[in-house]
Amino acid sequence: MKLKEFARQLGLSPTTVSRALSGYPEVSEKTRKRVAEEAVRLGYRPNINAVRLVTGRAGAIGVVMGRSGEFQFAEFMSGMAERLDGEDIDILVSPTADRGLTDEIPLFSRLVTSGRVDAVIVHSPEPNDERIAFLRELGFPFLVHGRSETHVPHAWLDIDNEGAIRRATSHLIDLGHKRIAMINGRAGRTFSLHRDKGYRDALEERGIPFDPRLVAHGHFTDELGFRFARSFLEQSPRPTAFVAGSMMTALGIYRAVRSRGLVVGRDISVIAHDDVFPYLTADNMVPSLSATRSSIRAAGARAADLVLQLLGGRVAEEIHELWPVELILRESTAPPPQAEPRS
Amino acid sequence: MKLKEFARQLGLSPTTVSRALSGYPEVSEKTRKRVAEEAVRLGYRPNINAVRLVTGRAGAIGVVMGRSGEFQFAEFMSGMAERLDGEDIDILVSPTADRGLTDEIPLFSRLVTSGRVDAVIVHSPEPNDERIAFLRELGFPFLVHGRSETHVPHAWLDIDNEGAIRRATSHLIDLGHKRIAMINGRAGRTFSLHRDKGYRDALEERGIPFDPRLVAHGHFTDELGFRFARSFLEQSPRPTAFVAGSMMTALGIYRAVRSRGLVVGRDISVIAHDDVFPYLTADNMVPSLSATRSSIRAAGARAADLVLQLLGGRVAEEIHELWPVELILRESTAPPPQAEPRS
DNA sequence: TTGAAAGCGTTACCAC
DNA sequence: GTGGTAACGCTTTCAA
Repeated sequence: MKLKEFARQLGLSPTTVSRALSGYPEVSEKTRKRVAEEAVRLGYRPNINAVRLVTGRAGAIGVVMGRSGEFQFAEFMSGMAERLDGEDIDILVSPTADRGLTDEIPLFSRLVTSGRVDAVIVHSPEPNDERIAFLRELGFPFLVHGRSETHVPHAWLDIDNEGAIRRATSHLIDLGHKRIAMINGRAGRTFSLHRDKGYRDALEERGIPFDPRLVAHGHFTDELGFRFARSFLEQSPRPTAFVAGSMMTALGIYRAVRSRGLVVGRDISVIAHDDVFPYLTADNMVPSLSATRSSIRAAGARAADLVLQLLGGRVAEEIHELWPVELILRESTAPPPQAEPRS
Repeated sequence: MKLKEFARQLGLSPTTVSRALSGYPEVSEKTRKRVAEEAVRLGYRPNINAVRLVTGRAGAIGVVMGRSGEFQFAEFMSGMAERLDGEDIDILVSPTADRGLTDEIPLFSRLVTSGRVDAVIVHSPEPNDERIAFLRELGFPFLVHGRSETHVPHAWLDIDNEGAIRRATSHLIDLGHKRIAMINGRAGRTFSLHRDKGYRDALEERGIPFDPRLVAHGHFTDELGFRFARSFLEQSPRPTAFVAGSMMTALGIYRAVRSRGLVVGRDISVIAHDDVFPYLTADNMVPSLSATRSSIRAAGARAADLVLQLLGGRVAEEIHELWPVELILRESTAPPPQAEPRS
């Protein structure tokens, strides 16, 4: 049913009906109520594309989904969905074959200039991220999930990766570990760099020399966790502790440790970053996994919230949110064999 | 830049430009080429919302994302994105608080009647699924990922869950197992029912009595895998093999087995269904996990493809695709202790 | 408080 | 092969 037809049935003008439905103040309470009820009864709903054309609003927030199918993505989006429930704003996922960040530029370009979305979210930026410069140039609203080092002003939301990994590493040092390996995320991304820094700073603080042979970068998969851990464990002396970038990485490390006849939480300590997934919980691992923890679902919900604020007129440069990360100690971290805790 | 302005710069009418860009045959090759080049050079792109209004097409496929944040979801969507890359069709994720299937009806209603999407995908149906009846009633294009038992004609794509689990169970029986536990998916969903049937049929075929105390249903989480497995292992006699609904479930089972001092692939056999995730591979588990396997990413890509066909005019009732499932035997399945293989 | 009418930026139908 | 013009369904001035 169209507005015209609906209005005629109510004996009102399209104008009044439109105003009533959009909550304009000048419509009498009585009229508004009647219009609202009849809309439900007769099943009238404005054609979204007509509304969009005339208002210029798209009613959607865009995200670019790469081929890599990162498992954190769904959880973040689910958080967004939670916040957006009832807002009449959708999430538009732009397909891509995902070759690299530069290849995302045309995608954002298409998303933006075709008027499909009101704002976009940029994930996993690099320190000098082209996408940020591009979107800012266009004057298009966007929120960065993560951080860059660009001077281009922009809104961002991030967790304190550096602090989290610094604390995790310090804790291992407190326990007496000296050879601590780190299996980090994809090279070049700011969050990986921040974690690298947290790791190195913690070592330096305690006078433990940094050994590049104990650091690896890559996607968050159990496969890489396993392979890197295996190769680290072949070193002599071998590391006595691991810092892992993700739960999946930790799974791989657990397996690698066991496959060498060693025991996690006794021979080898493991601490990982946990984004909190409903289907994979650190507490249930055997031994339970010590972790730095921050809910990526909550981040998604907050991201949606901030985008809404951005669209409401809040200026981008004042939206900078850095979330602290919890450190949760469980059974997977312990003093190294034949060593006493230092402090 | 608007069409009108762009056309003027080219010295052409908006009509011709529009036709040239949309690939209509009556435009001269020379004109078309020039228009295409200039569009890129001057950065003209049609306003998608105006196009949508006038054509009635939305340029998007809708999916409803629940709060549960199932980990398979991202991989399926990533497959869709892969197929949709370059098609100028987006994926629209409709936020929901996800209380149950019935609650999805208003969401689909909103999606459909507001003209946001051209088609929708319905996930994890029940045998008598309201959503299917509703969408068919509306005459709206949709594809079901999974199966129902409704007589309402509709397009669907599913994997052979029943056959997969029948073969998996039969294999365990071939190895000599008699007490085989099954940790299945959410109760009430057709795929779970099909798996139940495959399991029961395999037992019945070999004259092994069905024991309801060996079957559990629930979300695919490591938590439930662990808890159910623990409780099954407390039975006496305890099961010697497990059939698991997902990789996450299998992780939980592995832990439960180990926590009892037992060894997977020796004391206890495990076989799971693997949707194939880049970040968690059955082959890397220790011991490597025997699995029924079917790529959910491929299903997503094919689903997008079928929706495109649907939109191209192919009738829904002739789109019925049932995919076979591979059975891949690895180290986690072996004869039970103190028993010889039967065949 | 309500209504008439002018757009919003395209596409598609008719002419030419 | 190209161009004028009427839709598409709504919101939003401007008038009453």
